[in-house]
Amino acid sequence: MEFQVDVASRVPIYRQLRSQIRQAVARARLQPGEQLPSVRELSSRLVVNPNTIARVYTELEREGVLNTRPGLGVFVAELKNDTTKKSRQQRFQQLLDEFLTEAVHLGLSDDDVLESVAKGVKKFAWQTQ
Amino acid sequence: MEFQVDVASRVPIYRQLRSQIRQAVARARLQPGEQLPSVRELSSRLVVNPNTIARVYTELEREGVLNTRPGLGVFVAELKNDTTKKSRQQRFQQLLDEFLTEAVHLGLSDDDVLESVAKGVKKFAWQTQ
Amino acid sequence: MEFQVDVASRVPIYRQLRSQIRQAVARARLQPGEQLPSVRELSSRLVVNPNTIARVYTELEREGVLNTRPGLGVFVAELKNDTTKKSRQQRFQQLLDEFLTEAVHLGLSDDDVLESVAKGVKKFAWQTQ
Amino acid sequence: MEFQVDVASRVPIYRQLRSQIRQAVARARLQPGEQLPSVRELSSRLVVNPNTIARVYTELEREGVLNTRPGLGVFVAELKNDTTKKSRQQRFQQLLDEFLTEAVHLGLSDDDVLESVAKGVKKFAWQTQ
DNA sequence: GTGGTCTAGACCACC
DNA sequence: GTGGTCTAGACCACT
Repeated sequence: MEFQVDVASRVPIYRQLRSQIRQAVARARLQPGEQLPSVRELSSRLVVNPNTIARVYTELEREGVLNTRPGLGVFVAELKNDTTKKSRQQRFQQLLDEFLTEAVHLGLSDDDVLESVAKGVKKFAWQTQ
Repeated sequence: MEFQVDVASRVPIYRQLRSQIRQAVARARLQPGEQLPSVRELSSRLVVNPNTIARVYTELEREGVLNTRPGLGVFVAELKNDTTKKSRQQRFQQLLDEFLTEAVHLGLSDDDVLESVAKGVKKFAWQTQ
Repeated sequence: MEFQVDVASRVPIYRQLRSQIRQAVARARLQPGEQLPSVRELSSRLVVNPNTIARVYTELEREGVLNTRPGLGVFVAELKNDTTKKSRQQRFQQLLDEFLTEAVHLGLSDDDVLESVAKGVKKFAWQTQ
Repeated sequence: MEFQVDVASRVPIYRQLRSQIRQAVARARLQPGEQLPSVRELSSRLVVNPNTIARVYTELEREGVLNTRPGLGVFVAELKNDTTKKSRQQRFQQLLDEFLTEAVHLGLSDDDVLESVAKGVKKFAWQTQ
């Protein structure tokens, strides 16, 4: 996996990395069980403070995206959902509203959005239910 | 318009309010030309410092969502886009990727997403092009 | 970099500082990537409230002139233009009209203006296109 | 003379009008001795508070651009410069620096600027010295 | 009445 | 250490 940090961005480095990993998992570029680079390696590769990398891994573990096996390394977890269906639906509705709000402000049409979503959806790895 | 702030949230108050107003405009609940509550009124209604409200209005003005006329009040602006098409498309692609990433992590299926977007799209006020 | 504020001026402090930084960048006295003084340092050096300095940096970031990296500091950004060519031309025409209007009222001749512009232009760092 | 106020603009109405009149004089669309509309007439034509119009005329009189002849009306003054040459040069240098700074940030080239100035200069009414 | 600016000082997030 | 957010309260500019 290639990771990139944009130091010029307003988004904190740890957030950039966190979302890149989340997105790689969602796109199945990182498969469950796959090992991630060590804190030390990624830190030197990206020229980023090791504490920052450690923070990313810790947060993603808390979110259930990664598993740390002490002495072995950090691995992609199986996708799972421990929160209730209701709270997940609420969260999704909120994300959808924010997404559509920005689309309107960017001057897109509803057809643009529907088309882009239909196209984008194919590149992600949806759970078989 | 009803506005709400959750002081317990980790999201800064000014951002909560900003999104609410952006969303109200995108949904046409706030119409171009319509006046918003004064800084002082909203500040006392929400029990939030006037500076914080003023900041929200200032930022939204800079984003082209509101117009403020000192001495008169704050009003909803006409929608317009000064940024280049290319940078808007880039921004939209980024938003779409983040949106779909979270949808995967929330355990939704592609059909869920397509359906929800198709439904959600109808409640927003798309620019006629 | 030397910065100066005139508290007696009717021009708000944050605007004085903002123009000075914009001009330093345009004259290449501040180079892309170069670090600016910290909010606290500049605030104590100029005897101005830290919030006021922070505001200057925040606005210039939004204008694309600076990049701030929380925890690291504030840096000069690469020059870039996100706005459409049309809106930039309109803006320039407006600036030109205002500039020439004032020149007439100051009693200059057209030759004075052309000569001064030709001379002044050399001291600025124009983008190579 | 046609005057226009843009209520959506961030620029205060009295400043918009003031610069329009200054520009009209500089372009010789308003000639010395020519009468301006009365406060009352302009106020009702532009749907602007009479106090605001009165303020514009008062300021322009103080700047030497207009003359009020009580009972008769407001007239365009002869162009004159009471400030010292040195202070006028300083002021012009400052305007020029600001103008060129913005031109750089708008992404223009030095040739663009020189060409536009050469073209723009022809439309203004320079004093014969 | 409206919003805009500035100060003082607190607390948090990031690296 | 860095910047970001928020409060409290003062004073000014605009209509």
